[in-house]
Amino acid sequence: MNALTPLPEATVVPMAGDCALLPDHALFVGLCAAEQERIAQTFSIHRFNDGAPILLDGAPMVGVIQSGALARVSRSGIGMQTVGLLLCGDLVSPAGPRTSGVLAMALDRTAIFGTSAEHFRALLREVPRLQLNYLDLVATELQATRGWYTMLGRKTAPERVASLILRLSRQSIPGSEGLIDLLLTRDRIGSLLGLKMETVSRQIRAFSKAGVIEMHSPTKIKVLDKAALVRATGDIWRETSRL
Amino acid sequence: MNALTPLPEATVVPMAGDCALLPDHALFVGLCAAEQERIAQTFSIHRFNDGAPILLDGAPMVGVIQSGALARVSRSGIGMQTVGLLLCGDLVSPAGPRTSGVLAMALDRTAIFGTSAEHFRALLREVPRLQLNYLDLVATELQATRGWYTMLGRKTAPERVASLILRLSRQSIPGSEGLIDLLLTRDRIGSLLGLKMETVSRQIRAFSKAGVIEMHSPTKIKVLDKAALVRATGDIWRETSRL
DNA sequence: CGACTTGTTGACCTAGCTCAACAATAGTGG
DNA sequence: CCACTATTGTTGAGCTAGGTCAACAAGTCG
Repeated sequence: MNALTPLPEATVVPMAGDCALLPDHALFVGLCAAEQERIAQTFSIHRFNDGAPILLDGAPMVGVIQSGALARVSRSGIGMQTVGLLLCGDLVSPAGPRTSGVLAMALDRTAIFGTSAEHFRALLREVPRLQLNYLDLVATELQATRGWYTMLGRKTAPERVASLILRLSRQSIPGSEGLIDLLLTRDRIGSLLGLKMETVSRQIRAFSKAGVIEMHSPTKIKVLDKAALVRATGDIWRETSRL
Repeated sequence: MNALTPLPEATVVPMAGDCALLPDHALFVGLCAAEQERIAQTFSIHRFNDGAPILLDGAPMVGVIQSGALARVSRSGIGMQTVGLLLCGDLVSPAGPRTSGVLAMALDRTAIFGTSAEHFRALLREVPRLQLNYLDLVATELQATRGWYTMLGRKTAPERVASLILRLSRQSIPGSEGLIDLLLTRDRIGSLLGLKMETVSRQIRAFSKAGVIEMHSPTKIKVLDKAALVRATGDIWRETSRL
């Protein structure tokens, strides 16, 4: 699931103590006890601080986000572009053979249940069922990514911002009722959505003035009128009839 | 590889008669004779006419394009959007579990070496090596798609059109030296690139006037100055320094 | 030949970028 | 604690790429 993918409702059970070896995630469905055991031996929870690159001894990793959030950033020259956002329950994958400078970075204190890409490859060979699950996830992600970016290329600024807020609203700050953390500066939101910082700021303020959201601090907001936000994404009436 | 993916140099050997069972494609590398045999039993060449949906008895198919080209179109309501382009050597995959109204359509007389998605699934279970290859391809495609759309969201109209022409220039009409077929109407190119028909027309004409391309008919063009086109894609100096 | 699809061109308008000033916030060292 | 600086966010005033509307040309197919 890439940036803002609207589909996947996160379904992570927080490692229920002694009863389950693995979190409840699509990656692990349908595995027998022995297979689960094998995976549990290799996988473990890794924690990253805000801003830390998601690497295990300098190598990429594969896993499932348990808490926190990641940004996929791409370095080209001096500049840095945010090209994707991964939230709780999303699969972290090393983005294919050609990593091409794209790197995952923690946006918060983040816990990932996973292992190194290398070990994961070995696991895939050993556990065919895991391979099928992984393939499904990657294929689904491909589909979602395609869909998302196809829309993104055609969305207006307010539509993009609404989509992002909606995606983030799945993940509210624990405790504080409905309050969500944007996690990113205006500049990085812009980089993610293909907009300029100023435009992002204007759109967020516009939603605030319209009473759709409430701003507590620049990065902490609360959604007041979810229906309005959904409408603002423009996902429904995109019937611009093209041949 | 999705729409316009710039990377993948097609490497398809045209089923060299009796010596090779399978075409030379990344999907089939590293397979033993028995495995190749097994796959060759299931896979076969299917031909589609211009405009035909890529289906086998109404079901989606998986395969490798041998000649011709496909468009990925998405029906929403009445309208039809072109959301991707697959050329010779590209993998045709059923786009994940949720096909969500996206369908492949032949743009030309097109030959695909493949089988139904269902049979392919069975094959994957039988031939682990095929599964690994397929996983690699899907992961690579995911990566390429992500990269492509990330850029697309930020590219200007001339940059988008230049990218498309460059992608298509890999596939020149056999015989006619360097002449390429756009395969799509202006409207559909617009739909693919997120531009309006008029804008596409203007950009193509601009390239023509600048002497970068030569127009023989609206859909048949020849690239005169490839370097200029490459420059026009803006891929190189995209150092807009963002944090 | 006439009807229909596809492409071209011009005139205009608007969303979002650019530039620029300024406000709010968070550190930091005295 | 306060000044001092750096980062991040806000707001306004133009400017421009590309969308919109509209007329027309060029193929194309019966």
